[in-house]
Amino acid sequence: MKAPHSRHGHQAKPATIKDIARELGVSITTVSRAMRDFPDVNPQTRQAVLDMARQLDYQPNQVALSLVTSHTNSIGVIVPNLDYFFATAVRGIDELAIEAGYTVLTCQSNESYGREITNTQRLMNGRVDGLIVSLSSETSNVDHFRRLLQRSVPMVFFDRVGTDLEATKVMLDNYDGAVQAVSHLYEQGCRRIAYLAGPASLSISNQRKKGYLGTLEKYGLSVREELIVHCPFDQAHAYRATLALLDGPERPDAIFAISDRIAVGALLALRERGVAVPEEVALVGFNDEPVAALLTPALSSVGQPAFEMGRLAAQLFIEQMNSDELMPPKTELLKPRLVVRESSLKRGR
Amino acid sequence: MKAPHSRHGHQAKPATIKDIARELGVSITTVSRAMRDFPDVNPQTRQAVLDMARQLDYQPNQVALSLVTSHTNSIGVIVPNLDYFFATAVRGIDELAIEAGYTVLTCQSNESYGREITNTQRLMNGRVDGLIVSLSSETSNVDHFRRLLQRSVPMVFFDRVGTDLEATKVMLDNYDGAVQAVSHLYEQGCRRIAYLAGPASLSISNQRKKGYLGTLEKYGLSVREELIVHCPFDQAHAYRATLALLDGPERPDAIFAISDRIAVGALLALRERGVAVPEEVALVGFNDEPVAALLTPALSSVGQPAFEMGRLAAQLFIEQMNSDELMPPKTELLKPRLVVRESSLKRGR
DNA sequence: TTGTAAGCGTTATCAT
DNA sequence: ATGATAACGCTTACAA
Repeated sequence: MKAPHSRHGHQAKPATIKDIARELGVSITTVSRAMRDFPDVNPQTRQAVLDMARQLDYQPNQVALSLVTSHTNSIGVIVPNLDYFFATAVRGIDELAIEAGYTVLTCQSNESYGREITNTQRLMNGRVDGLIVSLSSETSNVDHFRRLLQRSVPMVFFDRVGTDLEATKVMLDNYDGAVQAVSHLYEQGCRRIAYLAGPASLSISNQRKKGYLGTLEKYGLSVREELIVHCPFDQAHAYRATLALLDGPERPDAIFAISDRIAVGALLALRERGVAVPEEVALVGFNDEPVAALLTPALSSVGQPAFEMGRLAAQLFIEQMNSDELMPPKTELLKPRLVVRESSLKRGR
Repeated sequence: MKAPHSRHGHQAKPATIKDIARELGVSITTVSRAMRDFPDVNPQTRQAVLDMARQLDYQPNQVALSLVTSHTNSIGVIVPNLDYFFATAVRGIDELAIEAGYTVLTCQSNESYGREITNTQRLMNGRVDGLIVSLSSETSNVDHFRRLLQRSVPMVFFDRVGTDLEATKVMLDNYDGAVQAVSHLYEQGCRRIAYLAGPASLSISNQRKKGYLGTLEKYGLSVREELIVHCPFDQAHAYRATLALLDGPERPDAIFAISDRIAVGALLALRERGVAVPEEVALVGFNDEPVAALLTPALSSVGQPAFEMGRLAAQLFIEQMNSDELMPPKTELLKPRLVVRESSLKRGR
């Protein structure tokens, strides 16, 4: 955590407008103006400046520029990790941001609250104009973001958003995603549907849980607490949780998993116990990652438009940047779409 | 590509040392010293400064600091994409860099030469202290990096490195990886081994090709040009290329794929044609991504230590930063390890 | 059309 | 123990 002490001592200094000015015997102002295509510079002067700039391999110093203008034309992105979903979302952010002239600087919090704070601070200490963020699974206190919001720093949260944060958000209709998954399982004849949830602190986990519970209720199925299992976002935990579920008193006939990775853990456990999928236990994941289609049986999964989500987040960010008045926070809800594959198809195969 | 014009006009200015100084009636120098725990400041003054800093929610302006010190304590990372391999490598870079006090700023070139250049410029203009880079598949001209190298900007290349670049590199022993894969296929009785290669411009593709050719020669197998297919790094192309291979005059009895994603494309084509894997055609991929173990049949794959590669790249970078003399470029070669699974096991199953 | 000077927030050098 | 001042590289009034 401590800053490096030694300096790298042999870096030839890059050319500055000062060098160009000295070389040409003009003032730095003239150089500055020529470089930026100001109308009132002598064409010959401009050309001379441009030539000299090329000759000296001049690159404008963005740091100095930022100090003057107090903005950087770059967006800080903080994501919990770079799995398929987030990598895709970041590509979406990238695409829009780059064409709008912004540079996207991505950091991973690595699902750590502490690292999320460090990233936030370092990014905001002058490097970026604002932040696009998806919360780490450890994060429950969002004061570090709230402070920035109070300063009107442009921010957009996506996917894993803070519920009690007055900010612009882009998220999936997680409730609906769960409804689609659980309704489908019900229609396939499943009556003891388990929910393999994520960490209880996460908004997405709870929203999906509500959708799960709502659907059970709709169909008059009783809620069995033993069938709702919270586990960390990794395959090994999901594997163990599923084994416990299978060995428990209340063996489910279907599992709705909060992510495909969790579903994979479950699938491995089901194979291990020799449980037929989907005949004995049907399985639905979430995210519709490419791996879903490659599993045997191919995994049904609730797809979410990760790329689109990133694009939209970037778009809202840029709108905030470009607006001269403070924009009221708004929440955009994207629609999930269940992709049915073999792992949940008991009928009509 | 043009810079945004409008400004975000309602951002309350963050406090500066000037504000603290004014508030306390001391000089900015004193504040600066107090903040940095200088020995010769009156403890009471220091305390007053610290208190005021907290009260004003003071955050040091990293931009101003950078302008003075001309370094930023940050590393720019440019990767072609954020697939499993690169995401893992970036985590490795992150881990080491963060504990050394650096911030890691990641950009994707999206396999585009132009975007790689833009990223390089923007990152360097933002004055990151140096770059850790893996080349885009489009990149054949590396002058943009050579210029930086000439200025002694600290740089480390990893995985996809420029062959004719005098720089520090971390790479896999790709030759050996191919040797392991092809030898294994030979030992399984395969004699018509195809190589599904990547873009011909990529060093890794060619190094693996050499390993492939070397192994054929070692076992006295003749080289059939029709069995060497270059295709872009995506599943769809691999799928089509494999179909062509299967329908061709020289149907292979094994396929060595340059990546797991390519192998997946091949596997899909093999399924499509009803070709038994591994009985009729054995298959080996590269990278040993998690998906490999989940396929049916499970995919044999040459594993590479992505995380370790990232860590090592960061370590070499930091060594460069900390050294006062110019360090001669060196190349670190990491060892691959073939993981044998069902897709290539014809015997002793 | 061009130049001078102030200022962005900080550190470093030299005084006091 | 504290302060004035220059400097980092650039932009932007304001002058000329």
